[in-house]
Amino acid sequence: MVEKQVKVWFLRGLKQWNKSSNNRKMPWKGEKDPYKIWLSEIILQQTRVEQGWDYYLRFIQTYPTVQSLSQASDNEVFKLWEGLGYYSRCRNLLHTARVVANQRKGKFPDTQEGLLSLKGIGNYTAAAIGSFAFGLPLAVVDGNVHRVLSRVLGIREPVDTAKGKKRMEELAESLLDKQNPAQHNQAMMDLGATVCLPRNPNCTQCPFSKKCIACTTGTVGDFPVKSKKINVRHRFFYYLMLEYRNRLLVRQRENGDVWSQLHEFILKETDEPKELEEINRASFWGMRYAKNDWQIMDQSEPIVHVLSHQRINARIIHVRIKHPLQLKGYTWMSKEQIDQLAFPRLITRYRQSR
DNA sequence: AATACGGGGCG
DNA sequence: CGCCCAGTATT
Repeated sequence: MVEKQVKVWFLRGLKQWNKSSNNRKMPWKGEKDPYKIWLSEIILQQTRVEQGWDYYLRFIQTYPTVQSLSQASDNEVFKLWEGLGYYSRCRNLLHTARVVANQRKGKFPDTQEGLLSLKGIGNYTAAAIGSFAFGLPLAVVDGNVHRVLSRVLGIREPVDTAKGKKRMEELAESLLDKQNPAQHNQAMMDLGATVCLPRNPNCTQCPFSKKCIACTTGTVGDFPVKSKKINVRHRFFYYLMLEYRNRLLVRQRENGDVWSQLHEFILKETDEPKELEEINRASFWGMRYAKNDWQIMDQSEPIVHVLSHQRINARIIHVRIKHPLQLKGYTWMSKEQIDQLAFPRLITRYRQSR
């Protein structure tokens, strides 16, 4: 995909930079244990290094081996993942840990094909584990690599299409230093993360500043090209923290929507905003309670919770009742039980503020 | 091929 | 406010 000469100066520049100027340090850098590499890679999918850092440390401290993780309960692991987002990663993490521990004697596959067969491992993660743990000649292609390659080589093809991604993978592979895939991949990502930044890149410190198409033409801001714009859905969530004798009614969310498998209180979703006065009434929640049996303990301000594809406008009210009820799908739980479970940030924030 | 999936940081 | 982040699975 790239000319021989290009590969020569590219690898020379990358190695030189990596040796002399790359001082990036991370807990998992240089790690060889496939389990720890896998764990770090899953945590870091679409997640900034600083955000995942402490989660990684807590996970390896709590679960030092894939066996220990495989034996943990779902709730315990989700609680440790709480706040990190993209919770299907957590579900897949558990699934794969159990597959590796129970069906593969604790050994991760050491081939690209084998790695890709595991839930939660795609092209990027397979290349990362393959190269870092097993020295396989696989080139990682993540957001950093998109940036570095599109800018240096002046690739105008959008990187967020199937074709564009394929192109990036071919380019990355053709530039891979097969003598040392692990070091090469790490250097590519480090360069993207510390020099070839999304905004205001430090081109003066870049080994490719004289060769980079984007840099030499003053167009670094134009790369990488992306074609899609995301549509944001607006939703209105009203939560009822129903309390009876120090217990709250809680349920676990199903798959197929945001926050799958996390827990929450009684939820009423509406198409439009509702007045506080309306949600204060038991009838809004489909319940019949007399005034003196429906004690409003607290009401949150409107909470705007912004996700990539959704803007959730929420409000939480806390009501104490004197006569209990049963609600299908919900369970009465003590506050101690609730503290063991993972909730959306929107809810944990509210509870911590009270 | 397009879309859903979190949460936080930054200009 | 919009973009981006060590992407993947599903439709």
